[in-house]
Amino acid sequence: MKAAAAIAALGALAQEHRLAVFRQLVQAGADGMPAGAIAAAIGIPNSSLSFHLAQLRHAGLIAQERRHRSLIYRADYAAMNALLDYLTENCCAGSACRPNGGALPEERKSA
Amino acid sequence: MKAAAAIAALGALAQEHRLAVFRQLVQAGADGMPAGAIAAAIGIPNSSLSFHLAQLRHAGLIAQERRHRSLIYRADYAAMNALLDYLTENCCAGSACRPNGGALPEERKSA
DNA sequence: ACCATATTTCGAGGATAATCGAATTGACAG
DNA sequence: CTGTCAATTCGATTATCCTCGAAATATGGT
Repeated sequence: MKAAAAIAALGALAQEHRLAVFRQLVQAGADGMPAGAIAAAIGIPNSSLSFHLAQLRHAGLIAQERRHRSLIYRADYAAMNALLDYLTENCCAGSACRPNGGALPEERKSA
Repeated sequence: MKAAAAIAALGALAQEHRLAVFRQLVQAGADGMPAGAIAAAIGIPNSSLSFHLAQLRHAGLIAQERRHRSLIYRADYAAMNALLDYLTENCCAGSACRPNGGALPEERKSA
């Protein structure tokens, strides 16, 4: 994952409604949810939701699929995982940020 | 970690210069760096850096300490860790977001 | 073709963020 | 107390984000 993609993903998640949307989609799992159901679940107007869905989609965090009359949205777990990896590797490289995670506390990466 | 704190941290990191500053501070380790050295390292004016340092500090991601005439900045690893935990727990609850991380793929937390 | 439903795009508003030079504060030496 | 260096705050400017009603688009049923 490149820095620009990480910044886009972080920026997409750094918003109350978008974080709520993403969490909702993660909870919904592989089946995803239609836009209307998301709007109802988190309680914002359709037009506002549509704006946020576009942001999340542009950041690569969610995927869209048409199903009959509805557009189904789904969380992209791989993208989220890539972001977490980026944060542990690039932000916590070689330090004790994660006890057990991507960065090794005792053995530095290479430099 | 509460949602509001996570949003603040995500927002703080979702900016090219601030991400660069934070990475610089993580690399610097426990000794930290004075503001001037950070500005020189990432190549932005002092006044702009000061703005970004305030944002990072307000988000709880870095700490400040005076040392003689300089202000030393240090990355707060615990805060970063809390953010990562929040993302794995609340964003990927019960799903396969992380192969091995905070969320258990087969065994749900409790609910 | 027509109507109903689902969602997006448009447009205008107010709010917040980023930038950077200039002026200010804080700390120390002489 | 004066000078100097480090860093911040101020002020003005520009850009971007968020919101949401109204209008437009897409899909499917009758």
